[in-house]
Amino acid sequence: MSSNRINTKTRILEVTWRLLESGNKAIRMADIAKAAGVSRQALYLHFPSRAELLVATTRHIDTVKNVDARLARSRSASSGVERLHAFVDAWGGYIPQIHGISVALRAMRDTDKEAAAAWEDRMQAVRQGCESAVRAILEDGYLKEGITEITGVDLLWTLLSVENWERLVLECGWSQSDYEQTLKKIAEVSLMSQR
Amino acid sequence: MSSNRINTKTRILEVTWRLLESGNKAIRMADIAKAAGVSRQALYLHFPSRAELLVATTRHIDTVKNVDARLARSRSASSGVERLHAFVDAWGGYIPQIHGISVALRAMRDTDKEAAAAWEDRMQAVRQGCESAVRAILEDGYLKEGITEITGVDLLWTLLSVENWERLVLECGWSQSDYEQTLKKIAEVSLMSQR
DNA sequence: TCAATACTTGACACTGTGTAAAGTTGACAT
DNA sequence: ATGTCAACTTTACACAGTGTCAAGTATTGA
Repeated sequence: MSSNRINTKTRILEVTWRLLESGNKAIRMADIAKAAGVSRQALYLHFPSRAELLVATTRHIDTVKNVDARLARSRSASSGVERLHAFVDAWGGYIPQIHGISVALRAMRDTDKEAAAAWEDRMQAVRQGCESAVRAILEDGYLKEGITEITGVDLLWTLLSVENWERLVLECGWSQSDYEQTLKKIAEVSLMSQR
Repeated sequence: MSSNRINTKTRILEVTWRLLESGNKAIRMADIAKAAGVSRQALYLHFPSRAELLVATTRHIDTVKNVDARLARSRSASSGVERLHAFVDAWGGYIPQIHGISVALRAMRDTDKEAAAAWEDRMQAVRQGCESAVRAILEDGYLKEGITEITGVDLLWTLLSVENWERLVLECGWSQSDYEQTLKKIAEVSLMSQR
């Protein structure tokens, strides 16, 4: 029956997710297999390589957590500031959930094209959100002098990087709400002219 | 003669530096050996492991480029803003020079304790510089309300991360001076109360 | 001429990824 | 009941890269 196969595949994805989120960096194929209760070789029956398993896990998380809906919601805000805030909330709040897989994916970037492309794709989606927020600010006429639409997007995109979240929350010990609040403020004072 | 040994050792360090700075991520021990004109095994006569070779390379670059002097200079500035600007110039201007080795070191962090410690050490030095700048601003009475000395340091330290430099300069294509100017401004509006 | 230094050469252990081939098990169709 | 197919398991092995080991060589200086 094919539902068996589907179950195993999903189980592998869930287990991969769990292991990556556990904080242990060096997760091997053998670890995933063991945790999923299958042989190491069985992983290769479902996923052609470690990189593609990670990419599939990313997609799986996105489906379960419904990123698209999260990010789309921020686009419904009317004013520029609101849109900015909504986007920081949406993306900033999503980072903790995908942090484990993001570490693994970034670590493979150098050696694997698939992984690099998957991460790039992801980052471009975030950039889109940044673009939409900056454009809204521009249309409101509040974009700071000396900042173009593009440099504004570059800046916001950089501020909202996973790496910055890691620094502040994991390394400096900030709470998630401190992170979100402060980033909103910095984004504001960096991008918007103060009335 | 021991100068032969020193020459070879230095040559290995220089070559490692050069290769890492070349942009190619996956530099192997064999590549370094070949480029230095020695056997792969000879590397292990001078450095116990790949990680320690990288760490030694970092120290070598620091000596040649004289980081300490660079960073120390920023401490001589009198006012808080000047100190902030001087530090952004000093560290921000140093990043491009150590970018290659920083990539290699960060990539080894997950698997190697030595590499992790070396990078950590490096980052703590940068943090010291941030601390000194933030404290000067605080003493001038210009630290923004809602920002403590510690959160200010966390923030500046995060803004000045190598990762943010990579994003803006390498990925977004900013010039080095755009980077420095913009970061100074963002640091200012984020940390200092506007008169 | 002896010994030490700074190497080279070649072989090999180890880890982790990925491939290959043959065997096992259970469900379902005839 | 029998056969067949899908979803596995088991075993073995190729390959890359790091790191170890032992034996050999070439230069130098006492």
